[in-house]
Amino acid sequence: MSDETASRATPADGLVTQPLDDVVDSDAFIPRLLALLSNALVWRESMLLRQEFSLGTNDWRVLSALGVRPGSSATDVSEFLVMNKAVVSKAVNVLISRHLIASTEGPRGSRHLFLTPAGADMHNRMLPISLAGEDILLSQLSPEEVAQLRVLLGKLMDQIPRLAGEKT
Amino acid sequence: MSDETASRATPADGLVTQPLDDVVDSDAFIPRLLALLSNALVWRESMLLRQEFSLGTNDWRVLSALGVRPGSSATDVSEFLVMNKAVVSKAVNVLISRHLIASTEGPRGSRHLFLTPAGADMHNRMLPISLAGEDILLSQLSPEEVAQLRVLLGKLMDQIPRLAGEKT
DNA sequence: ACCCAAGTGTTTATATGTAAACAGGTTGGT
DNA sequence: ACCAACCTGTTTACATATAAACACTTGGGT
Repeated sequence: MSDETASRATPADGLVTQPLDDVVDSDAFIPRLLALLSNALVWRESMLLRQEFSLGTNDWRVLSALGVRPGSSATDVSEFLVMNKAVVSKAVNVLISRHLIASTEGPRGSRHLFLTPAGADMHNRMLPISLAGEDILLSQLSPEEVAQLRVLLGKLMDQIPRLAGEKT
Repeated sequence: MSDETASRATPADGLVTQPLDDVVDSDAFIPRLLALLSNALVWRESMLLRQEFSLGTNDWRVLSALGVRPGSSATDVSEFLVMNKAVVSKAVNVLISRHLIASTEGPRGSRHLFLTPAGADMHNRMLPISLAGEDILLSQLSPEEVAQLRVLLGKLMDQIPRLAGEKT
């Protein structure tokens, strides 16, 4: 930026040329592993769902949530999936416009959402794609290791409120 | 949508009111756990970094990458962090404008990026925030369990190429 | 009966992520 | 010496995420 007379030698103007001790970008840093794993799974699912069904991952998630909990409202789905209300709203409209879900009147201005038969079919076709992602991921683990992993991740999940709350 | 004469009774027009069998939204589905954990960590870090230093997570990641690998080019950082080139480019410009990093000329039109002393200071102040996130997450695990978790996640990491490639 | 408070889903504005097009510089072959 | 292919980092256009503001409905208190 300022004075760059030197060809490409190590700068003498006080820049830090020695590596700092930093575990954050190593494979020993668990948040990094979690992020990379999650990103890879989402990327794969997003690609396959779009090219197979022209649906996004959010559409699929809402569809699956309504498979598990028929009659949920948009707010219910939003809380259940830990997903933004606006995203759910958009996904619901996409799914309704494709006649994959339909609604009946609910308590106070809300709507009960249900899969249509076509939506249930779609659900059954999309589900294997998600399950295959998990299968690939776990393919090098023994059943015992998978069980261990579930227990360990469960313990991590218990700490999420503390991550959000941030005291201690 | 069509005929909604019923008050709020279960619709008779063929909607699916029985829950489908679907593990995808349960805590037994590991991709879901990974996504929720990763999201919670990113959310926390993003919030803290912004309110403490007015920097985004991408800025911090690039800064930390240059702490570990001084003299990297933007492309190096992009590959190292598995981060989009455009995002790195933007982060680099932010960091340069704040005088947290500086550059020298590199091979073919590229630039070697280094932390400035101010950047190194910033790095040392930001690092504990990231490390604390991992500490919170792992706080209920014994050292042995943490070691187990690292091994298991490492085995999952090995499958990422297969997730991207997608040929069983 | 009225009005306020709370809850619904939608819209908006803003920020961020992604991928492709891009301009410039460098290399290497003929 | 030239031209084509490549690699750098940037810009662009588009898609998605997030949070606040919004209009609408309902329920409860007075």
